[in-house]
Amino acid sequence: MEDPTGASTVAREPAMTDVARLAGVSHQTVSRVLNSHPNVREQTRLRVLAAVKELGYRPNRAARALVTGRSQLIGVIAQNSTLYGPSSLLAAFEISAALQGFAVSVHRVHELGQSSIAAAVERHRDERVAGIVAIAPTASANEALAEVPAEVPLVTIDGDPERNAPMVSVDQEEGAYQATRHLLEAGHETVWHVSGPPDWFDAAGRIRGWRRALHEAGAEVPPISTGDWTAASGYRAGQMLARMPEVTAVFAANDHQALGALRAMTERGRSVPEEVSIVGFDDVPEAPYYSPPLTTVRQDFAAVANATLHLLLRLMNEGSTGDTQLVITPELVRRASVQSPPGG
Amino acid sequence: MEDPTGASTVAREPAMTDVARLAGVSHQTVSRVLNSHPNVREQTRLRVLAAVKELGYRPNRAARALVTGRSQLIGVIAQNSTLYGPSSLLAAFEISAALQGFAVSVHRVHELGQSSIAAAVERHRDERVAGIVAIAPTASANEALAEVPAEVPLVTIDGDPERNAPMVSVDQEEGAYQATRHLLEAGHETVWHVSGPPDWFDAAGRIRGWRRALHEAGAEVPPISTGDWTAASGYRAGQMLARMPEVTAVFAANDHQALGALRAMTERGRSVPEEVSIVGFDDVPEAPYYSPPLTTVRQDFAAVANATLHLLLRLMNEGSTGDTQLVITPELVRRASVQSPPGG
DNA sequence: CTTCTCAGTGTTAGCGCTCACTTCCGCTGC
DNA sequence: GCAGCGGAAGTGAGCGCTAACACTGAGAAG
Repeated sequence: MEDPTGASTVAREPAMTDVARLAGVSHQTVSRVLNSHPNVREQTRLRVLAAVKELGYRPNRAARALVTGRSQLIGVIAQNSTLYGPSSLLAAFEISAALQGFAVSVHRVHELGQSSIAAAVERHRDERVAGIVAIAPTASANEALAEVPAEVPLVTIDGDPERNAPMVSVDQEEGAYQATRHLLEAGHETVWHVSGPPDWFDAAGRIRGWRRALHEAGAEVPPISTGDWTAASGYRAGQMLARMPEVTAVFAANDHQALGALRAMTERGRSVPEEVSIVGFDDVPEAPYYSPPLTTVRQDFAAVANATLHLLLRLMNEGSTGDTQLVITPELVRRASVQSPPGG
Repeated sequence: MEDPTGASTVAREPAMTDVARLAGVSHQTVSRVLNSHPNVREQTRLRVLAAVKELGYRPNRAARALVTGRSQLIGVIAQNSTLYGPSSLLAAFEISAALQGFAVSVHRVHELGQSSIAAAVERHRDERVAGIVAIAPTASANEALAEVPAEVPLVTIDGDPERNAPMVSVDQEEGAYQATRHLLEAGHETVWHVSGPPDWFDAAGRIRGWRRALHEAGAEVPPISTGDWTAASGYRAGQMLARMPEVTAVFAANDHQALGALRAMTERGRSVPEEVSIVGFDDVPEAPYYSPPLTTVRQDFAAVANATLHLLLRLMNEGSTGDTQLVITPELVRRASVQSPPGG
């Protein structure tokens, strides 16, 4: 087929100079318009924008990144899991970032070990991301994160509260405190805990909150059953707890563990909530439909994501010092899995 | 502080010319080494690699993308949800892509409408991604996807089987068929269905499979209860089904709906599996811990992700024609939620 | 001994942008 | 009247890389 325009037959994407030619200005003026610089006459601005539209021009990000040395890319490091918390957080963050015009590149790590985190950081730096967000709330990740050079803007979510680095966290301790208080106030003598993996900071925080509530109430602090966030681990813990008649209240460190514990209780004929009360953490969408509907603690992931993004942007722009630790408070959601103890 | 090297005080990232100088070659030779071109002497190659290592050199992707016109970025369009299927798929795809050296940029859309999908495609094209993957398994998304210019490599996951476009799907029909057969073989006269949203292709496929199994067995085809994938909708459907004594077997289009239905049955005193059998779809990690443990259908997301990536790569490299529809077969997982009907 | 070949390497020209600088011009102020 | 100013543009260089081409020298072919 002939080229009706008689021009070059190569279909090249329009570049800034093409826009400039069509608008009758220099490429520099086009650049000024697209970057909203001042000192462009309104009439000129409109002419340029019309030309942009007519040609279907898209600025070439690679060229811009090359000359400015900055990309509009944020790297996220997340664990390869479908754990409710991390994956909700990730989705929320992607939305926040898109709203601010940032693309998000995610690297999944299989385990949150030092070497894999370090490798993920390296890959992100190879991509020349403008900043990195680590959803890697474990002690093992912490070491690798601490070694990231200071010139890389990095925000950690739910990391080590002791580490004085830019971080956004949910107040796990407060959430666990509320959950435990709730059980104690229902009349239980004490509350047993099925914790998350010990090297997760949120698991540790939830243990602290649980313990604080027990201490405050002068209640005995029973031994902890340690889980790994899965329903399977909650089930195993539940099988133990179900055998002990003195167990009337259980606080599980997340909803899936609570579900497993629930299942174990049911299997051993200990009815929930009549004989045993259970509280979870997360408020997964299915929690209202467990048997019984689960009382739990809800975290506001969108708020965490937003706070993270804005902290990261500040870091990227100012290399900032100042207030770099933000805490979001969770909220207790009451359903049917808590009751007064039998004869309580 | 003085600069002990006496060189420039500006800490610039090393560029290819720096590596070249240190290795005593031209920058072009460095480029050849890094891109594994032939015709480089082994000795030279090693010298260059040593220099790369010594300087901690990272190739500048922006510069490379600028000159080649190709990025190493794949754009993914996904729904803003924590639905098990889509989010597992996404995670699996990110891993596959990383293994092949591709970064993944995700755009979440709030709803899978035509305009939002089109907007997401535009944003990805602005980013100049090398290809796009759409996890957008609804009819509404379909229209927008069909309008994407042919020069953009695009692979759809679980899209419209009728549309002759590059696509990877799970054989939903087969999975549903197996689930329904399983219930019929247990002795149930017929199987009721709680479907997914009608505009999802996987929901439609599962309906087809269910119907085919019933037809084959000469069973009556009862009316469908329509859900929206949530446990809440399964619960609502379950409340209806629980009132009907003739209902002894339910096939829910996903595990969360099955959970909701389970809950409704339990609440109305219809025990599962003694009075009513239930099968789900997805095999979420919690499914073994529902009460009772749920019989369901498992999809191999990693296989889907891999197939998608390789199809996309072929499209990107060859602009390929040929076989562009791939189907992955799911598998029935038997647990405790299915039994013979009372008196069956 | 010349010519050709070809592996191995260097040279040069951009890719499409932004930055720093320059130019132009109309307006103010003395 | 003219220097001075500042808004509104344009010009040229160069970011770091790859593609195309040019060059070199050693061995093969004549």
